[in-house]
Amino acid sequence: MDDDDILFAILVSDVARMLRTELDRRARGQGLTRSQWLALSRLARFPGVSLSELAEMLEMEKAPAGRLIDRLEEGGWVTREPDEKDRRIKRLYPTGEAQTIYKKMRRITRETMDDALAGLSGSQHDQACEVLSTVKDRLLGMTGNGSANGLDGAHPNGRANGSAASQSQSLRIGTQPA
Amino acid sequence: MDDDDILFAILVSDVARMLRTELDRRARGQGLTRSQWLALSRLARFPGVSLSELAEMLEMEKAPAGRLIDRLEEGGWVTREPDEKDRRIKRLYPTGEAQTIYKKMRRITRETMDDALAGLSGSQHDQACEVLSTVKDRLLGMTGNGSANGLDGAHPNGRANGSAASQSQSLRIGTQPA
DNA sequence: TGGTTATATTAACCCAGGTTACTATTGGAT
DNA sequence: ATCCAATAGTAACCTGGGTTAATATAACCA
Repeated sequence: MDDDDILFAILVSDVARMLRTELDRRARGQGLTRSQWLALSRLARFPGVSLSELAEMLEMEKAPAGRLIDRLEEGGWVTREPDEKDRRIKRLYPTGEAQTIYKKMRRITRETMDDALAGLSGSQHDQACEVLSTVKDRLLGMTGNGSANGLDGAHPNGRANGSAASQSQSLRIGTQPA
Repeated sequence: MDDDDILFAILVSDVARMLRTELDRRARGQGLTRSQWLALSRLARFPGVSLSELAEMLEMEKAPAGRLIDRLEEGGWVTREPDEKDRRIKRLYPTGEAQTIYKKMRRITRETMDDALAGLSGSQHDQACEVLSTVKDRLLGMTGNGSANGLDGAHPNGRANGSAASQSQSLRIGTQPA
């Protein structure tokens, strides 16, 4: 039977959900969820980005990113400031508290992942990351082109437009600003 | 640096989200989302289960499962019928249309996964599934213990709730009822 | 029997995502 | 200079999750 692919989908989905839930559970009381922390970690390294730029970094749509910023702003971790040149743009800056909460969340995340990934060998871990990266790039190629319809003929060969580009941009969080 | 664990988390989360989005995108028009289809696939094989039982099969909380059923009921794919003995329980049955839409969704899912996982060798695929299973079981052990109940008496022996038990119950979707 | 406890379901709130549509603004083309 | 297209952001709707609380019913025990 060829159900293995579906099994893969379910496993990825389950692990992602459980990881998120566990992470949010442990971080409860800190005032930040995992997604908020991820957004903040980008702002910590790229202060002054626009909402659209942030959304692209997070590889999500602008509207959800905007709501994420709404909540971060309510919590006092982010400020929106208008751009002088282009009055459409509002630039995002992390506040002072952002730095400290950011480090705390980072510690919680690392502890949680240490627990969750205990029992995995180094090579298992690396191979899994490699596989996930490969799949992610393929998915980037699929959704990225798509839009309304299949036409556009953009991807003559196999690996379409996704590929390695996305990685260097979005996966490299975690390394402190300085 | 030890950020690899965090990278793993981000990768899993990204892949899961993109997979869900792409799957829902392809299934649009069919009237069923991926989650709804997963729930329906359980009901197809276990007609008459209660909401609590379904939630446990799906490894999610009862309240979200109830809302899932709400939407399936609105769509005419599921009926709630009261239990004769225990008036607290409402038993869930798939309707006639459920069977056909179920097969269609299954085909879409398989095609999508074939596309997403193209480029993976068989061993890569298998190893990734194994790693994900390991992580999932660890997460089950973390979240599962704390909460309301481990009881239900389903697993008399030692291997607790994590481990292989969860797999045979929840991962084995896809194989047709008969 | 009556009272307490446990379970099944639902409701009401939260956050995370997506899609579509709308406004304001910019910038380019004519 | 003007008009039109593209962009930035937001709002309003959807599904999918979780948590907490409330309600109805069972079950158990004194």
